Amino acid sequence: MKIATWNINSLKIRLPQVLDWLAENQPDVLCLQETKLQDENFPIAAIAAVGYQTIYAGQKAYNGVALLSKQSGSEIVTAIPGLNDPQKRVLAAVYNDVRVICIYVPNGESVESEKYQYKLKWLAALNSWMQDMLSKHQKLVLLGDFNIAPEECDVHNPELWDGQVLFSLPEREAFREVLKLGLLDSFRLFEQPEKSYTWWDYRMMAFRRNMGLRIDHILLSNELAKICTACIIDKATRRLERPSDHAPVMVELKIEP
DNA sequence: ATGGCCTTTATCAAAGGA
Repeated sequence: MKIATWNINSLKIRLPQVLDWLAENQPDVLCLQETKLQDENFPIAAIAAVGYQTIYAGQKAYNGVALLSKQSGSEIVTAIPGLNDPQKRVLAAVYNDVRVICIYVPNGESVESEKYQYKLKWLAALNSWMQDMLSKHQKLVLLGDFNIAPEECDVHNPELWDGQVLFSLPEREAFREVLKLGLLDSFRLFEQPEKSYTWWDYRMMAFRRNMGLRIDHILLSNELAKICTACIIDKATRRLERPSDHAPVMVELKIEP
């Protein structure tokens, strides 16, 4: 079973790339963030034509998440319980007995910003929710755009990013608190190339210079970590015409889909 | 190095992203 995440920064622009990527990689579930589409505009038919079902939670212009899958999902959840958040940043469903939770964590703008406080509050609510979810699901995947680079090795220039949003200590601590609930960073279960990132700024020729951050993650419950055979970042998408600024991340689990 | 890009919208300027 293959499960992937990709912040596509507008599904309208990136739909052909998503269709190609599905055909090429054949994930069982692909989680998308920043679809930036209202539900009535979701391209269900084009995605169905390549063999995928869809669940989506969108809004106009901003945010928006979706789950594309070969089999249909059940037990759909579209918000963090108890967090009164009008922004569409969460979508969860169960596939093949695996609880899949797709998230788009708020960016936070800057550590002085009100949006940063919203980010921390959002992460605290996520933590409570995950505590509850982990008590109910042995097989659980929490994945998406976390907008947090957890460790120094996840940042091209830790001195430059020190204290900045995406790498500030409070948000990294919030990330660690989620791991402490009983989740593992699938990417670090395996030997990986040095300077592996999932996001590169559109400016400054950041991709060509590999000035990136690893902010998109796939976290696995212990039971799934034990049967995880690979976690890869597909950098190739960042070289396409009009790329998303994020690359997809995918895990392979030893479960028959 | 401190800004350069990309996407969206009650568009041709501003906001948001990261």
